[in-house]
Amino acid sequence: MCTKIAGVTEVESRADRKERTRRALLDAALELAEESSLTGVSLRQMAKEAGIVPTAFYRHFGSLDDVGLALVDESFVSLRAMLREVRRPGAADGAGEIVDRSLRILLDHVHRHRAHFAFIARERAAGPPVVREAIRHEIELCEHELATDLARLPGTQQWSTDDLHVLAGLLVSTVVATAEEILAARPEQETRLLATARRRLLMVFVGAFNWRSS
Amino acid sequence: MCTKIAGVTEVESRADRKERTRRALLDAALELAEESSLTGVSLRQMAKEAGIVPTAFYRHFGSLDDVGLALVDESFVSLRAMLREVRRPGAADGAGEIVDRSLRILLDHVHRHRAHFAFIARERAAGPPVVREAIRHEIELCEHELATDLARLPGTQQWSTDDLHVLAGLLVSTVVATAEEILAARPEQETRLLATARRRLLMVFVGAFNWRSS
DNA sequence: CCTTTCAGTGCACAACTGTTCACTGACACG
DNA sequence: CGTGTCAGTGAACAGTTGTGCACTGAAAGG
Repeated sequence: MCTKIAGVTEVESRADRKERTRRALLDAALELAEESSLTGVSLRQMAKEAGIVPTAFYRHFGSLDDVGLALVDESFVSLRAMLREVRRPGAADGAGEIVDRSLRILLDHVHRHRAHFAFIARERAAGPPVVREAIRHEIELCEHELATDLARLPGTQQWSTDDLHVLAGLLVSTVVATAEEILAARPEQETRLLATARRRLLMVFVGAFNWRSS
Repeated sequence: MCTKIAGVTEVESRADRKERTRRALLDAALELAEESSLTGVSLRQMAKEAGIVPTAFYRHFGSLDDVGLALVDESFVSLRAMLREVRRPGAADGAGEIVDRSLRILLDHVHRHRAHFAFIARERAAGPPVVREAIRHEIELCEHELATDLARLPGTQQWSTDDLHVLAGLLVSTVVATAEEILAARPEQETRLLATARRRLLMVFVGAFNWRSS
């Protein structure tokens, strides 16, 4: 395992090399799926794009579905990182500040991981059934996480768990819709879009604040 | 154009016959696209399913995109019919009654036109770019229609048009999410799902009622 | 009645698909 | 140094793909 060499660079170990072409395959899938969907990507296209012969694909994945699941995994890793960032500062400011900050973080992440976001947005609806199911499950998990998070917010102490889930679901579907809009929008429409999204979320919060009082 | 004959049945005119295989092609596309997406459907599969030889496809459509656009058209015809039904009784009852009635109509239509709903839900995200764009445009139209409709509701008289669009967008994205959930749900989950959807919409309306008062 | 139209046919083609199989050769370990 | 592992190769396979072309035959029009 002679990894180091006299010079500046390190010699690539066998495992490193393998990991690199695995990444190349994933990146190829991500890029090729951009038009249409994963189901529209052929093994051979992926292999060519990654710079290997078609049959070498099987050294890394058993099937196209496996590629899809791997992409779902890594997409949600970065998505969870985003959620953690949103949740960070414990103390609540005003609702407006929370919404603003969250939207800023969302926008940033969508830009930085555009390919991943586009991937889950697409494959959630189309895409191999296994992949669809995996994504549905992950989103449900996020929703659940958000619900337990909302329970810690001031003012929701005596809410039923059902109501917490209703609000969580509402927020998730709104954010998903917003993310999709950001993906579809041209840059110059972005500010306008965010302003609308901001008010949408605020309206939801107004609804939540006044819940059970009517 | 000798359409009638002595017996009970009418002789199928040339145009009728053409229309019938056109329908067969559209139905085939609708069914075959169910797994994965329209992009995953081949011209040959469609032709075989419709009972014609592959090359005869070109007598009806210039390309697969044309099929997609035709399906978008007829999907939104039935969707608009649904919206008209929701809107019918001018006088407003309570918000609860409006939501209940609307959800009942939605559920009914999703069941009766399941294939069409599934189609737009899928192709909205995946599907040929032209089709995606067409769907996006149609949904935007619905949103706009809903906004002008909301303007006539009591209590929104002095709302800005922007705010009307915010509420309309919120309602559309919620309903779209609900429709997708209905499509994905097993029948026994349906009642539970509708109860959640009901509260989601009510929460939005509570937010709308209390808008601009805080 | 004869003629035109045109939905549907059948064949051909080159390109592409997933998967098998035996292989090569550079790396890592003993 | 010798040896085994294994990422990547290359040829071959049986299917399927979109599309061009010359055709048939029944319905429609004059």
